[in-house]
Amino acid sequence: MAEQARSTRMSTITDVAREAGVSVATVSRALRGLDRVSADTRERVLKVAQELDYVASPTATSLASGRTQVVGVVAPFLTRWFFASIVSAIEKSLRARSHHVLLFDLEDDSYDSRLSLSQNMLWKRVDGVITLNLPLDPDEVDLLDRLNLPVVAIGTPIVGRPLVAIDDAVAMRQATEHLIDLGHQRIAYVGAVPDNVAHVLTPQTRLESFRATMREHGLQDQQRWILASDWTADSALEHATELLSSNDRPSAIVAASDEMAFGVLRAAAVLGLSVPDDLSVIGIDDHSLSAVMGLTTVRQDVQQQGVVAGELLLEALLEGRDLDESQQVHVPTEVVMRTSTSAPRRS
Amino acid sequence: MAEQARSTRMSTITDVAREAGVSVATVSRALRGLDRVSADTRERVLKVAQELDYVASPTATSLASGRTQVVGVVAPFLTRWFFASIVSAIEKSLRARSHHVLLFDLEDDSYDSRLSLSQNMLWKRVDGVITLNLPLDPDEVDLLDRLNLPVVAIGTPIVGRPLVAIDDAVAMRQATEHLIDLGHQRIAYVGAVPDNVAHVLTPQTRLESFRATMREHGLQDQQRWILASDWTADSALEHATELLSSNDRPSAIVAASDEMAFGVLRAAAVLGLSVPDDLSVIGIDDHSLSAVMGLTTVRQDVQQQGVVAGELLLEALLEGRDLDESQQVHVPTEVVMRTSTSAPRRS
DNA sequence: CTGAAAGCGCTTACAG
DNA sequence: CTGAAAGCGCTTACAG
Repeated sequence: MAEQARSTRMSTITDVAREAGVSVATVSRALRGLDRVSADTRERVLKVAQELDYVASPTATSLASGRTQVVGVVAPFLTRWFFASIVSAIEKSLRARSHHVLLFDLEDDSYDSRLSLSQNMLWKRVDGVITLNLPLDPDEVDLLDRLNLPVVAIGTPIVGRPLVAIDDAVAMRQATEHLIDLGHQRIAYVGAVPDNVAHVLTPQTRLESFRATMREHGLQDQQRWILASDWTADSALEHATELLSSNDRPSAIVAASDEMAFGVLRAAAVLGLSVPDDLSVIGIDDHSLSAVMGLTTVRQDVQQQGVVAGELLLEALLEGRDLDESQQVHVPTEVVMRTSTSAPRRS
Repeated sequence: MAEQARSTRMSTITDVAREAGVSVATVSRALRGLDRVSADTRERVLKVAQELDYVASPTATSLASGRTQVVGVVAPFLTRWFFASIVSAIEKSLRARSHHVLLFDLEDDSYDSRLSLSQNMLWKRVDGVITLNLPLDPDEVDLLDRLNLPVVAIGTPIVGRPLVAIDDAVAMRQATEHLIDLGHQRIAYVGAVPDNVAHVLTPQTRLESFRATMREHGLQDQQRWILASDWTADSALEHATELLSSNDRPSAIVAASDEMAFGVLRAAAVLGLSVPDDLSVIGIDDHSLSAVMGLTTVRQDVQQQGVVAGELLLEALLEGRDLDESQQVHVPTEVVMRTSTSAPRRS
């Protein structure tokens, strides 16, 4: 019997009920471990369910219960280290609690733009959503409100929602002070973004923190040493090459991300500058390639951020806990010194 | 009325039917663009649906129609370049055809192992699945058969299923011959994996192709120059450092992946060897950081692989086309020469 | 061209 | 502790 069910089609709750000699309601209760079922009955139902290879249809369960056990994870793009790492952490942490990840990569084919969150992406399809460094426009916030979905933001804040992130100002202060403590005074910066992405907070916050830290230490940041970059290694390479080719070079560069730091490292290598003798370089992230590159950096624990965000959302989903802006989790960062920084050469 | 519906709850097909003065069956047909609906009726229904902000409940649609519009994408891990890139490509290509990606990252917390595909991950939850470089054990293939799901494999083949991949043997031949054509004879290799992962084909195929190519050109591959690596940059760095520290050095190294090539590049830099003067290095992939690193490599078009796999699956889902082992799509590869390779120094 | 009704496979009060 | 029945919100023959 079990064999036959197995070979023809997957069985339904009705099959289990018939085979166990009880009603479908009882099967439902027994399988979900609800209270009012006798030990005897439960055992029999479980045994039959196993024999029949029964797994409840998630789609039927969703329709009846109103919950999908699916969480939407929305990213502005996926191919950068931070995003892939955090999606991985979220997926594992949710699956450990029987939830699944429906993935949305909003990166558009047309350069420099992204798709909008839309109702038919989310409506009745997910129980909640986690956003990754995603500044939402008012319409999107509105949509989330109307859909009445629990949301947890990672990285970039969303009004009225919990946030899990590192403290960008602190991280940049750590990077900058690492250089200053080493004795550097001539420090350049890579990672100033164009005005049209001013709505993304992280770049702004890091740059401001760099400037504030320099000021506090009585150092001047020269505008000409604040390099633009779209936060890719390529653009950092380009701009750093220009800066480092000039006669008046900084003794150190802080890059607002490790990927940009890779570009700086490469610029130095191509120009024949020795790191850290001629130039110290520090980044922020602890990218998976940073150890290999010997890059000193400010490490952020991406995995932890994913796990914390997942737990917050699950608390809302499973225990009905309210989510609001008051819940701000800042994950600590720390300097990891490798071989790309040292005291400046006496000149 | 529309306003009220909007502010209180999302509307259902019944709301639209009532408001438009037709039956739910007619709404269903009109909205899905089916034949037998008068232009008048259709127009009215569409208008009302829009006013009410109606979006069909995917979960109800799934239960009634038997299709979820969701595709499972299963990866052994996510945080490496290839996987993140291809997931991104798949997500976009599927979403363009109204399908969504349910993501499974099988990487386990316990090092070196992965989770099994299980019935409750897939059963009634997805219409089909795409596997990424995932060697399946017999039980998993069996499960896929019982579930009767269309499957497309990327990278690593699965018995009885279509495959989208590059030709590993050709790619490695291209890499090796690039070096040979440049005049190299003393060529080392990084990327031999331990025996316990012998079921993953790519590493085996690439190594065999390296050896065959060397042989064909009358060159000997010394066993001592075949370096082990778990395919991370770290382990390549470690083994390359050892090799390059010896007196008897190769003039070139081919790495079976760009990430490993990064480790080799770093080893050379740390040891003060100049690339390409003292050592030529070539990889396979064209990783997003390869251009910045100046790495010569054999490019594979990951995006295209994702798109092709998505289309194959959609043909099966939407047009009922059968999928089987006979469908093998090999995406072409090509050498991209940058600054990490050159003719060997005359010695 | 349109509607009434059954059905998809569950969950959830409500009785008992 | 257990069952009968309604309901979740759609789709799909079947009539007309």
